[in-house]
Amino acid sequence: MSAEARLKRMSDAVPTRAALRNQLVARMRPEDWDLLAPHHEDITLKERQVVEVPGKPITHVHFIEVGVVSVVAVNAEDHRIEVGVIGDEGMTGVSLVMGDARAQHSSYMQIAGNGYRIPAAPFVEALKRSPSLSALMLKSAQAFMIQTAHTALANGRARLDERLARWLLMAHDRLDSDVVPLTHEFLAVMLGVRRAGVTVALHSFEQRGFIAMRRGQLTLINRAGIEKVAGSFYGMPEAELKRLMSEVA
Amino acid sequence: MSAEARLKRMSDAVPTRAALRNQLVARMRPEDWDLLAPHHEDITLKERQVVEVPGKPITHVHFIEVGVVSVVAVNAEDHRIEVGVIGDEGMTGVSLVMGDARAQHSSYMQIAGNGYRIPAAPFVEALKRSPSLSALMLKSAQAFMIQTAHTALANGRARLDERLARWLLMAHDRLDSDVVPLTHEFLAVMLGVRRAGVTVALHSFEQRGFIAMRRGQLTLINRAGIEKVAGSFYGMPEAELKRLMSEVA
DNA sequence: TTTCGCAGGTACGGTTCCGTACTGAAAAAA
DNA sequence: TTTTTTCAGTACGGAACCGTACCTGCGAAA
Repeated sequence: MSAEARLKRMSDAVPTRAALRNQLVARMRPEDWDLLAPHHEDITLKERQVVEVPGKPITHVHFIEVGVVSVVAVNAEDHRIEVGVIGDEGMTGVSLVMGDARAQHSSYMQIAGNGYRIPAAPFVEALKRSPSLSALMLKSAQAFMIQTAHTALANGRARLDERLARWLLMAHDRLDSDVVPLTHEFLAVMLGVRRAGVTVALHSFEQRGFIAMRRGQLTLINRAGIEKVAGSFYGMPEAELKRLMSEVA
Repeated sequence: MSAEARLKRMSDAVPTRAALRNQLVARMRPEDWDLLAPHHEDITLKERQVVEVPGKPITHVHFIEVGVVSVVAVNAEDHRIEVGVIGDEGMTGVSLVMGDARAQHSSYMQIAGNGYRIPAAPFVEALKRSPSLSALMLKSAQAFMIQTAHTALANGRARLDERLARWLLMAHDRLDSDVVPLTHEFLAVMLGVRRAGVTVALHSFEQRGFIAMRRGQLTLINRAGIEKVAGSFYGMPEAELKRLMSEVA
């Protein structure tokens, strides 16, 4: 979809469901979208923009069109690690679907983009009114749970380069270009490793012709190469998401 | 609760809800339990007994009274790691609550115990019929998600001894004694580390007087000591579970 | 009582990754 | 343009943990 077409969409007061890129909304029944659309608000999501703060009430759910949200678990001693990413396949505020009004994790835009948001109250109200909407949201939540489980698996058993490859692939899936506008520092924070470790791993990717690097951004050149590095640490959650979403139709 | 009292419960055809140790059932509205009780079946759960197989349909949900279920994520290359444990605070088959009929992970009894199970069909039917039951099950699922997220955090950032301490505490929470009947080998499998690494770490715990070891089992002697080792890697999911369950009442 | 399998204690070289830190270069601010 | 900040490249000793392996001894089976 062209940038012009997306811009046009954004300016509509109530966008046509079918014109939206977000896969959750695209899979929604028209009547379910009608419950949400009146409350929707288009938003630009800047990098590092905070979406949810742990322990605080969730004010809105965000449907992402372009961009990547990092969901980061934090504990009492401020140890933190990314437990999942969200892009055009999902939404933020999964806790609301589970009947929890508070955010568990720290969520923020890792890669800038855009989307739309719905205030928590009408979203919860719509869930109550529509079983089919609930069912869809639950499947989305299930997909995110699976992603988190595989993050735990990768964190426990994969090497730095494998985890980095996995992350790049998940980000690439959620972007409309091959450019990942991130510093090594932020990649390191998400993976919970040293910045220098990321630099070395990326260097190896570059030497093998998988990526090109510039200050503050990297470009995927050979996705298949990255996939080979990630091995089986990438793919399962993505396949499961596909399965779950196809069950809805 | 005495062993005699538990034995009596087990022999009832339809147990009194209030007499059950499982916290989910205990928090259930009487009328919700009435939906499930006719289908319930008391079961003894032997160690290593398989409860769910990844990719296969979920046949029953299991409410645990005593014992510990290991939920283990597996990927295509057979890398595996435990992503959560379930005991008397929860149930197996969370995927069913999310509208997914298939098990994602490998689940089996890590520490033998007992409980009761409900076939998938009547369980799903009861969920459909009772919003209050759904709400409770969703909160339980949310609690498990939180646990998985913190497992991801621990896997990524904690040392072996910290993760081991965390695991022992989580198991202890779910047992009615201080004895953890497990070999180092199984602890190693769950944590995704070497057996020898577990042995060394446990040895250090023993020397500090935190545990006593025998062949195939260990006994917690100084829980506070173990808690100190685990630090902030233990506690958040447990506190959140408490909060979520208190919201139901 | 003897046998034998499995749990666990221990060791060692090797790999991965950390903590720390210094430097040059690119981009942003002045 | 000049200054300042941020990002990336690199290095080095060290800690954590791995893969592998060997051996002892407990405890269950014969």
